[in-house]
Amino acid sequence: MFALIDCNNFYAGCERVFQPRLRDTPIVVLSNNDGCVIARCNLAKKLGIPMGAPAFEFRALFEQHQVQVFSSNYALYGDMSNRVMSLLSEFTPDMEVYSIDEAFLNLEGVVTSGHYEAYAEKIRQTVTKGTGLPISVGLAPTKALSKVANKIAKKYPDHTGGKYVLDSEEKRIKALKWLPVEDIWGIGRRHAKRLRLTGISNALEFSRMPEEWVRSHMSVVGLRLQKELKGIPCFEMEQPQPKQNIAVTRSFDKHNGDFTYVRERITTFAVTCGEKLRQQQSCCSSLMVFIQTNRMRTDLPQYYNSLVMPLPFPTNSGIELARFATGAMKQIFRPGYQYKKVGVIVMQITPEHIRQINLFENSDERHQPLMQAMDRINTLYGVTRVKLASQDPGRTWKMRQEKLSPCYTTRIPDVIRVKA
DNA sequence: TCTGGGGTCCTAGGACCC
DNA sequence: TCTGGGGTCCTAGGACCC
Repeated sequence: MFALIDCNNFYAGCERVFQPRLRDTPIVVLSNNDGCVIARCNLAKKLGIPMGAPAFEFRALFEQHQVQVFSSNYALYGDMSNRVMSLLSEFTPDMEVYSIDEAFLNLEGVVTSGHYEAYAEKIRQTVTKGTGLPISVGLAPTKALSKVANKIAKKYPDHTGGKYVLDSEEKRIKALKWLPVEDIWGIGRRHAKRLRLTGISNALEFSRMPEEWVRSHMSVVGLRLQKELKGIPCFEMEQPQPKQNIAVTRSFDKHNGDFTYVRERITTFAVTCGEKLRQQQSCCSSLMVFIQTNRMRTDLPQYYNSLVMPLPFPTNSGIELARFATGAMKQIFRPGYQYKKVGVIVMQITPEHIRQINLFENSDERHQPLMQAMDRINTLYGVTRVKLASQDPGRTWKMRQEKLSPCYTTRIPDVIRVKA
């Protein structure tokens, strides 16, 4: 038996924990630069605010219904996520953190049948009491079915009490019949549309399609999913692996055509890639830089370009990455365009301790202790205290975050004071 | 004025090898 | 007229997830 635990409207939930007076107020959380809606509480969903809604287009609606708007506060969400995962890890030795707000628990050998319902309830109460966040719990014999069970628990909280155990053939059939094809985990827009055209409208019908059709149109990925929905486990519990690609990309607050400005951004993103590489004890052997104008502004001249640069040696030094990245950027930068978004992606990632040495040119050994020292200092102070001179010396860069909530759990001055 | 950021896996086809 | 058989590696594109 697998359990899928999912926090309800996670980002909105995190904001609400520390402002309980907003319990009956619609809440939305915006993306970086306060651009789009990326999270909504149930009340906000009911108002018809779609996922990804551009904030400026919905400003009037927000005001009309007194929607509370928040800039995203990843320090808060990340810390709350750690707390949830830490509580969940007590319930099984085999847990998979699937995303910031979701985890699979393998309950094999942990709970005997007949006690599932009670165990699910205990999980739910523990997390809610420990964090203040509402969660939904779904139990089923495969991961894909536990996703379905979780959906039912979330959709009918009054009826299910936020938990659902899918443990019989009868329940499986009923649940799959209920689930529209586009809501199946692993079936996206394209496949859903195609399935609809083929006359398939729910998960039960999908699960009964000929395997040859699924195989030829949806590859082995679709086939595995189909089996999972039939109750045959194909997805295993997974343990965290080092990332194969690491990307740091941002949109600018305002578009900008200045070479120096763009170069500074690329430098800083390359340095951040280096930090992320060192965190997982990896080096990279190639990197890609891209620059892009504002695609939404079709009235302005458009330009996109990217360049993959193979590195002469594997490295995770911020200095070296910045040098190569700015070198790549210089080749694709064209004056006369207003750039809106740039990014650095590092690829061909290998473990730090296995370095292929180049005959002629190698990573500067002195960078290793230097980067270690920089990481230590920046971790200690929780912000970037030490950086390269080529990074934002005048601190010109800032993200638009007009509605940022306090870092209640990670910053001492932001901790809530409770009156005696 | 203002439209996010970060990942994974699979397949087909081309280029190459013997 | 007729042109083998069996591989690997890489990349772009498509599909999906949160």
